[in-house]
Amino acid sequence: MLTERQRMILNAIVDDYIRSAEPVGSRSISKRGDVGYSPATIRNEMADLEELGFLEQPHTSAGRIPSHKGYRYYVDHLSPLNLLAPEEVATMKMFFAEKLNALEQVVQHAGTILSHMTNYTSILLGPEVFHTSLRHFQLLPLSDNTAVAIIVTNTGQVENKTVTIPAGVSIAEMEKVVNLLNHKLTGVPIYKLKSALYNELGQEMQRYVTHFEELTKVLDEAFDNGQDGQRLFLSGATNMLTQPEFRDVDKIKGILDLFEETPTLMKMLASASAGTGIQVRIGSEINHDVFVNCSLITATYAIEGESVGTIGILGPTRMDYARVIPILDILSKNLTQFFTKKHDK
Amino acid sequence: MLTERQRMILNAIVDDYIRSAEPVGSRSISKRGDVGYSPATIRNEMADLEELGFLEQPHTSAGRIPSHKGYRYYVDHLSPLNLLAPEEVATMKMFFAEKLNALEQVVQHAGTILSHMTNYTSILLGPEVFHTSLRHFQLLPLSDNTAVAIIVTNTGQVENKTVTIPAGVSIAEMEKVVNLLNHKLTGVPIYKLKSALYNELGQEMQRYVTHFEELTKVLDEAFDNGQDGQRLFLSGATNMLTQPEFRDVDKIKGILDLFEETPTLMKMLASASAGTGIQVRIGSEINHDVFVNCSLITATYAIEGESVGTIGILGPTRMDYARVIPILDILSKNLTQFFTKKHDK
DNA sequence: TTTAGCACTCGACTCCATCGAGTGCTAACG
DNA sequence: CGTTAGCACTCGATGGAGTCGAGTGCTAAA
Repeated sequence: MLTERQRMILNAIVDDYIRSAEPVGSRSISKRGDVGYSPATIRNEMADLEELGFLEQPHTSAGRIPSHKGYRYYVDHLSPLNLLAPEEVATMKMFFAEKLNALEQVVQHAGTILSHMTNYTSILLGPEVFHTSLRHFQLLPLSDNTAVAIIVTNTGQVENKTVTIPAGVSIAEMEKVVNLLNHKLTGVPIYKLKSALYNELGQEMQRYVTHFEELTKVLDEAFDNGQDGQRLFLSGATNMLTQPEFRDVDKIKGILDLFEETPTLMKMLASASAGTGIQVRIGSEINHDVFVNCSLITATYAIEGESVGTIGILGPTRMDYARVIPILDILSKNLTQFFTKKHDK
Repeated sequence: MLTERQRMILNAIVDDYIRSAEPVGSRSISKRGDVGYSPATIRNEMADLEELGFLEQPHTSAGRIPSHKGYRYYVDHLSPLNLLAPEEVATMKMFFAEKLNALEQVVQHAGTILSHMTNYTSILLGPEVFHTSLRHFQLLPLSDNTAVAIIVTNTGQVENKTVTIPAGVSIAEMEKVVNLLNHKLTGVPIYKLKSALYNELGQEMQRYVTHFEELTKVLDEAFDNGQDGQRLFLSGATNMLTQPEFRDVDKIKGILDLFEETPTLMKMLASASAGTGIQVRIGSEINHDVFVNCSLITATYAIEGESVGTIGILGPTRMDYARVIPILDILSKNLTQFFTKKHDK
C-alpha cells in the first residue's frame, strides 16, 4: 500500500511528533539523517501521504501531524518491540521480588509503577473474583436483624457484605445452613455459586431448614457480587495535565470527570480482554467522546491460563507507543507468572 | 475592632466576591441596597479596611478583594447559620432513610452527596476502626505457608490481610489459638488488641501452644492495621476545575496531585478532629502550599459520643461559606445519629 | 459627616504590522 | 525521470500602539 520511502517518512513524522507535539515540517525530517532526501522530495511524499489520509495539516502554512489512520499504521508496523533500558526491566522484576501477599495490592502497586515509568495514566482491573473459587463462607450476626456475610476465595480475596436477616430466622438455623454450604460449596467457582445454590442444594436445604425462602434471599444477596467482583485502580491521573494537548482546562475536565466514573472505565477495560496480547485503541476506537485525542493500550494477565484482569495505559494519541507497549508486555507477563506461581503454592 | 458600618461593608464585599469572583468596586456595593451609602463613602471605608488588612487590591484601578484576614473575619462573624432550602434538607434526610447496610458505604455516599450539593470537592474519613471492638477473628489457611487473617468489628467492618505462616506451625495449633482469641478478645477495642494479646493472653497461650513466638508474630501482623484503620473518600475532585481561580492548568496540577496522596490528605483531615463542631481553615491555615487559595471546612461525626470520622469540603477561599457550613453541620449530625442508632440495635 | 465631581491609573481589548516556519509549484539538474 | 533548488505565498504567532472603561483617591461643597 505504501512505498518503502513513504513508510520511512511517515514513521519519521510520527516519531518526531510524538517527541515534540508540534507539526512536523519537511526540513526537520530531511535533517534527521535517517531519511536521506531533500525537503522538496519529502514535501511531495507528504502531500501524497496526506491525500491517502495518513497525515493532516492544521493549516496551510504549518507542518503535518499524523491522523488516526497514520497512528494506526505506525503502531501496526512498529518495529520488533523496542528495547527498554535494562535498568527499567530490572525495576519491574524487582517489584515482583518484593514480598507482597495480598493479590490486589500487587495489582495496585503495579499501577503506580506503570504510571511512574510512562508518565501517563494507568488503569488496571484487579483480579476477577469470577474465576476464583470459594474457600470459605461465613455469616456473622451483628445485631438482631443484620449480619456480615464473608466470602473468602482460594486466592485470598475477601469480599464482605452486610445483609439483613429476615425476622423469625434463628441463629442456629443460620449456622446449620452456613455449615452445609461450606461443606458442599467449597471449591466451587464464585460465578457458579448461585446456580449451585439453587440446583444442587435447594432440595437438601429445604429438608433441614424451615425458613428456606427467606434464607435463600439472604444468600442471594450475599453471593451477588455486583460490580464488586473486580476492583479498578487508577494511577497518575494528573499526568494527563502535563500533556501539551490537554493544557486547556475545558479539554481536561471531561477526561477527569470520566475518571471518577468507575463503572464506565471498567466496561472500557473489560471490552479489551476479548482480544489477546497487547491491544492498542486509538482515538475514536476507544468509543468515548472525551477520549478522541487519547489512546488506550491494554494487556491482560492470567491465573492458570485464564485471563482474570487487565492493565492499561491511557495517554494522548501522541503517545510513546514504542516505549509503552513493551512495558505493558513485560509487566503483564510478570503479573501472570507471579500469580500463577503464587496460586500453585 | 471594626465599626458596624465597616462590618457591613466588609460583609457585602466578601459576599459579592464569593458570587462573582471579580474584584468588587464601591459602586456595586452602594447599589446593593443593604448598605445605604454613596460610593464615595464606601470608598473611604474600603481604604480603611485595606489599611487594616481585611481587603486587598489586585492593582490600583481595580476593586477590592477580601484578604485571608477578611475571610476569617467574615466566617467568624457569619450570621446565625443561614437557612437552607427545605428541599435540600429533605435530600439529606432522605439519604439516611435509604436502607444502607455497610457503614463505609454510607460515608462514601455522603461524600458524593456533599460534592454534588456544593459543587466543591468533598473529602471524608471513614469510621475509624480504632474505636470499634472485635466481633470475630479468623485465620484461614490458603496454602502451606499463607493464610488470610480476617477481623470483623462490631460495626460490621471487615479487615483482611494475608499473612505468612512460619514453618512448623500446624493447622490444629493455629485453630486452638484462634479459638482462644475469639473467646478472650471479643468485645475488646481494636486499638487494645495488641496490648491485650501480650499482657493478658501471653501466659495462657504459652501454656497451650508450642510455637508461641512465631504465632504471636503472625498475630502481630494481622492486628497491625497500618493506615488501613481508616479509609479516605474523595468526591467531586473535578469540581475544582470549574472554579475560575483554577482555570489555569499549572495551578490545578498541584492540587490534583495532592488528591492522589491519600496519606497526606488523611493527616490533613485528622488534624481537624481535635477541634469540635465545624472547623474552617482558610488558605495558609491548611498548612499546605498548594492549598493557599483554598479553604477547608470540616466537621466530625461520632459513634456513641466518640468522634470516629471527619467529613470535609475543600473549595477556593472564595467559597460559599454560608451555604457549606450548614450543609456540613446537618450532614455530620445526621451521620452521628444514624450510626449511633445503628450501633445500638 | 457625607457626597458630588473630577483627574488619574491601569488592565483588557482591538487593531495592525511584522516575522518566520512551512508550503506548493516551477524549472533546472544529473 | 526522479530529485532538488528557488521562490512566491499563506497564515498563525508575536508584539506594540491606541482606545475603553471600571474603579480609585482627592478635593470641595452640601
